[in-house]
Amino acid sequence: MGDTSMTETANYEALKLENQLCFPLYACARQVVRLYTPYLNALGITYTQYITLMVLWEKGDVPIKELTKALYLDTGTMTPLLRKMEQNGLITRTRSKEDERVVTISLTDKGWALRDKAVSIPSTVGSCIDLPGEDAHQLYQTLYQILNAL
Amino acid sequence: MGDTSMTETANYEALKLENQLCFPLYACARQVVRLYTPYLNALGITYTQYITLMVLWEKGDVPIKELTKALYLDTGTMTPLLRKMEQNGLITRTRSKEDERVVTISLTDKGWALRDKAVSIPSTVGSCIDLPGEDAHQLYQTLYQILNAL
DNA sequence: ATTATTTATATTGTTTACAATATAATTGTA
DNA sequence: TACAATTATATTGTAAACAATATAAATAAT
Repeated sequence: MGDTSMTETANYEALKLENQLCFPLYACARQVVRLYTPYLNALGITYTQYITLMVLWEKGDVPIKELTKALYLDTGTMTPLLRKMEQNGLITRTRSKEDERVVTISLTDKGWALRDKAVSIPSTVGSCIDLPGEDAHQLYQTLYQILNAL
Repeated sequence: MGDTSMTETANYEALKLENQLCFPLYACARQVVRLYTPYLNALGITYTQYITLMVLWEKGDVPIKELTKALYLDTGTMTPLLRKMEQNGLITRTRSKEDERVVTISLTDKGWALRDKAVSIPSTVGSCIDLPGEDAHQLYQTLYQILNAL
């Protein structure tokens, strides 16, 4: 009998940590983000500030709403994050004339200057993750497939 | 010339959000964890409490050290988490007689009882993630490959 | 035009997450 | 035996992350 006997014991296999997909996803994401920390600390920024800067470096002036969509974050996270970045002189906030609800985020000179210091980080950290290019590509595709479906 | 002219403009392609592997990993992990929230709220627990319970349901009495290793969390996260779970009557803490430094976590009856209510959660949430089994398996393998290498 | 609804941002409250440090027990070593 | 180094847990401080709610501007509906 063993596993096939369900009369007295429920099958709790599904509750084992090793049978979860969510757990390695959660744990791996945290560990990988942690790899960035020393390099980002050297620039005086956090990981969340880093990805916010990525959007701004690429797109220039961006309304908060667009930042929250690009980063999958809500205003409860973005507002204090942007306040901090403003205090640190990386960004400015400008309320839109056409629509007074909209606040547009712009980079200061200091914020733009960080770009040159950050440009080497992706390859530096990437080389710490020993993953064949083929697997990395597959991982990228699968993650976005999940993200887009949710 | 275009992209090949590097005399005046640095190549910032590496800093685009869409060229990161860490970002979809980070975003996807958060979104997937968020899928669990309503089901876990119904049991009065959080995601981190849920994965802690998974270890306890499977292994029984577990020293805090083993929990931190299994979950890739440090004591700064575990201590308040376990305090909360103790307050909620899910676990007890027992200081070891052989080694007074060690605190072993055990499930209360209430903690054990949650198991039956949680057993359907993995399949319920899993079915919300529309991912072919082959891709899921590949994703699982790759995530653990990264985790083990770090 | 007034009221209702939607939209963009902000606030509040709770729970992670983690670096850095502290404490106390155990083990190793001179 | 002392004393240093290690180990297990706890504490402190900071920054996310997010649900729920609030506010105020813009748009839609009556």
